[in-house]
Amino acid sequence: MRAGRATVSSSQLATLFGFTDAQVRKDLAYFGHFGHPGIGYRCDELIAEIRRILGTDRQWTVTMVGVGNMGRALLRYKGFSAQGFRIVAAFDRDPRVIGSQIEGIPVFDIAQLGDIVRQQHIQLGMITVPAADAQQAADQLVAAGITGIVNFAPVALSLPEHVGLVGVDLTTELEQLAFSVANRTRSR
Amino acid sequence: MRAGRATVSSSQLATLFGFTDAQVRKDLAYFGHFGHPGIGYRCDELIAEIRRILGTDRQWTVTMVGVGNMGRALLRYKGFSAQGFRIVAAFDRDPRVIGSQIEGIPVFDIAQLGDIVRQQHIQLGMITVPAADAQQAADQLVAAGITGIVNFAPVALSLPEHVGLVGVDLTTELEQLAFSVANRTRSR
DNA sequence: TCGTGTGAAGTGATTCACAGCG
DNA sequence: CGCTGTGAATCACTTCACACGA
Repeated sequence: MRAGRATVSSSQLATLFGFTDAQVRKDLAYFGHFGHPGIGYRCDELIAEIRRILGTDRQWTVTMVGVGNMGRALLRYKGFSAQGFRIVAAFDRDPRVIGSQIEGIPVFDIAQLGDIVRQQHIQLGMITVPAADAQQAADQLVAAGITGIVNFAPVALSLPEHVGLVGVDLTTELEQLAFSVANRTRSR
Repeated sequence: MRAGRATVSSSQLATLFGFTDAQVRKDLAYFGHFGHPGIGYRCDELIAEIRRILGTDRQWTVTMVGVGNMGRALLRYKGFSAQGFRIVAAFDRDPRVIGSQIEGIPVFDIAQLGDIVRQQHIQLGMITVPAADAQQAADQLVAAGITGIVNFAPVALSLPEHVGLVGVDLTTELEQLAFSVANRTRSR
């Protein structure tokens, strides 16, 4: 299974990711017929299709609400832009950071959130404010017309149905690990 | 459903978390019979049982490998200790941070990882090194006898079966969101 | 021949519905 | 009565196995 090959079969992908070959074929076939019988999947085609499916073939404009420790760490993380996520603005309520730039990303007063999100056509928001402020931040993003939110605050947000939501709770991740260790079951 | 109440029923929990009442009962009954017919679940009992199930009734000793932006942000996050996760040591290869303390947590040379993990009986590890170094860091943790790893590096680690693994890939979270927005399906 | 895509069969999870207890 | 715990029924997902195309 050397690098640089032109095609890959469902069973090779299955071995690589720990699924079954039938599972790989079913999942891919669900999104369209881009396998080649007798050949497998052409790698360049497959990558392009997966990027299309995930939506990472387009550019997404993103904002960060909250530039505390976590927010700043994420702004400095270079991995987002590689997948087409462009962070164009950040917000905070602390006057000491408002007006500054972090990694070239301007930090605005959270009071201007609605205006700037609309002006810059920002589509996705990441919330890294304290738990107590997270719902309010989410409401402001939704009111400004955002279509999806990644929430890093350790609290469950309630959002209208039409807004996408992914939650990342770091304490929960550790709890999952403690659970899987304490009960010796694998989650992977 | 006011705060301070003594008991809670499966249907109340179901409404709160978006499950069905039967689901809540099946899941809880799986771990033991601590519901009271006609009454519901006593809140203090339920909390104690869940903490026992998750393993958060004990103290876990944790280490952080990598104190770049992400590692430092996580070390400064106060939420871990509340759930019984005590970060007792951090490691890096950069001489400029070795010997310093972050939030009272000493940063050691990664070469000392094995010795210190064994000395301090560290149980869980969090990896925030660059993707290229993550597998090596994981191998060192495993060799030192760690029982579980939270991996923040954007790479799939291969570990022996007996070591617990939870992965948090921030780019993947954004991709999930982009997918759920692009396809208008909710994941929650 | 090799390997996809897909109905059919099998397996696991969710929901229903109710006996039994406080 | 109210509500749990749990078999039975239902539903969804996974695996099997094979027709067909390259």
